[in-house]
Amino acid sequence: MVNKTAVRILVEKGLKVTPQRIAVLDILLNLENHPAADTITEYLRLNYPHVPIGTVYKILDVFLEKGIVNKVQTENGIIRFDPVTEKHHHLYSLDSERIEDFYDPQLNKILEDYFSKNQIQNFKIEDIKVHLKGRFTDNLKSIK
Amino acid sequence: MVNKTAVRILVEKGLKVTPQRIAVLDILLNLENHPAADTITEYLRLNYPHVPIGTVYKILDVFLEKGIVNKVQTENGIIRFDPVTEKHHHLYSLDSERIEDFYDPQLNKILEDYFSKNQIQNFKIEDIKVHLKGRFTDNLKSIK
DNA sequence: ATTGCTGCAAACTCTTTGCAAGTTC
DNA sequence: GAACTTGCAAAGAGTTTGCAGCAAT
Repeated sequence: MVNKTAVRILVEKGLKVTPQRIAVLDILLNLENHPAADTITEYLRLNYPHVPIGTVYKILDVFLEKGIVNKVQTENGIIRFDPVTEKHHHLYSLDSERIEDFYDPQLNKILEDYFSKNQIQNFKIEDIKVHLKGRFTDNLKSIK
Repeated sequence: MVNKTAVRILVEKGLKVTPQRIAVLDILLNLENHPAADTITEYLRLNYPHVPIGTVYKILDVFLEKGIVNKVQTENGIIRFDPVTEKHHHLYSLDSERIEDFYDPQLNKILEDYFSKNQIQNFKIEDIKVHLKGRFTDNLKSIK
């Protein structure tokens, strides 16, 4: 059963609609994990047992170029991916590699106001991201 | 001429004071570049022409353990290092790999107040970092 | 003298690349 | 059929590891 949202996005971006691309985008849209390339590959192999990881990287490169995904900043040298949605921030676990989305329009407003009143010398801001580092207190297993 | 601050920090942390460690710490304290391991190695080789990069990684590992440096988050899979100083944020260039420090106690206060009033479910914040992405408007060359 | 660091080299992990065969439009 | 994507394999970049010899305490 094909993910219609994924297909629509691919068409809108003028990309050829291949089963692999649909599957990767479907994974990104549903996983909410900010997966790394090898996590995506793992999931992809449930349906396409022999996809080479190189193919996944190529798909992700195209998605990056077209603005379908963004990279998530990490400090361990492993690149992770986030489907582009509305503006949000990230919660980083100090205990694991877990990274969760954090939506907060009120905070966005406060920051925009603050920085429009307090310009930074020699720097023109285009995007503000708040990284909250701490500990999750629910019981979810750490997920990569 | 030895950097006395560097030596003091090493002694305080109970580390053996070796010329290589002094030099790496000196570079970190003076460079303000948030250098990657290979940038550090480049500078180090001005004085120690044959240091292997493996030694630099080992020194940085120890510095991380002892809290002398932190890792800087990046999105290209290259780990960069920041000597631990007072709380600050980072300006990320969208045109280059340049990353600059940004100190702003007033902003810190606003954020602390905001998040003590607005707790996040299932998450205990331990550190708040603002990442400002944009363009530098001075004439400095892009530096890694 | 003991403990721990450096230097060297090999190995490992993540990511990129080249090219032939196959797919999409 | 033209243009592009996939699959495979090899290569590249950054980082980690093991161990012998050496330096700091």
